[in-house]
Amino acid sequence: MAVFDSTTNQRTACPVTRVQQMVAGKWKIILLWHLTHGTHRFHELQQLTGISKGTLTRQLRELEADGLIQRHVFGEVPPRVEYSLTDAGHSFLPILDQMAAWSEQHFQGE
Amino acid sequence: MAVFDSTTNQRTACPVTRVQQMVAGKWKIILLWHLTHGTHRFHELQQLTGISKGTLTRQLRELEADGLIQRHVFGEVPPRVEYSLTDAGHSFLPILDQMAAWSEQHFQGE
DNA sequence: CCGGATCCCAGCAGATACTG
DNA sequence: CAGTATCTGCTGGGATCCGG
Repeated sequence: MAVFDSTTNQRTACPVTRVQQMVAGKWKIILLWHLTHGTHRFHELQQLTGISKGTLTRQLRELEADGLIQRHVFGEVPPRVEYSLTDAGHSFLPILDQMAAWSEQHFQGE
Repeated sequence: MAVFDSTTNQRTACPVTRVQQMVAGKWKIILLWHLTHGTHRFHELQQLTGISKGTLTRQLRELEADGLIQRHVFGEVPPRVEYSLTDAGHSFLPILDQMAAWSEQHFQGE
């Protein structure tokens, strides 16, 4: 893959690719979107999206690993875990906005 | 925008989802990126990206179906097919730019 | 030789049951 | 409540063949 970057190359498609991969999960973007409205608990996100627990956990962990969201664990019973955007996550929002705007224009009339 | 549909797990959280789906393919974004530099032939895109033929065909067809690129077939031998961005495709570029910019910031220091 | 169709397999998402 | 473990099915990318 990596577009040949031998000697001559234009800066390759790469930076964008990273983002693509970060956001590649089926639910990543929706989760980010929901978190723009503020902190959410695990169960809330599950309700909002309808994702199964296993998948939700996986997606959240990946977003966390990519540094887009934070996971606050309140180490008590009953368990309570809240998810929120990191600074990096917030800095990503304009992209979501732009995507939303583009989408509405592109799909207007459907 | 209907946020969720309680009965089924169908959520249409936002227009962003549409974009996510449009761009979900592993190579979609890279292909768009390459096409920003101008029209390209099938084989050129293959060289640039290293994608296998089958996959390349599929991704290009999907982009075409989504109205982002155009496919010009020169019905002769040897075969010649050129791909270029549509207007919609061009209107999508700012998003790519923003993603690239964000990416470089986010990953700086690696 | 160029572009595409077909088949095959990895990887990811969904469902369910279990744990602290 | 918020996970983890596991099994299964499907999507979709890669390698291989096909038509001109």
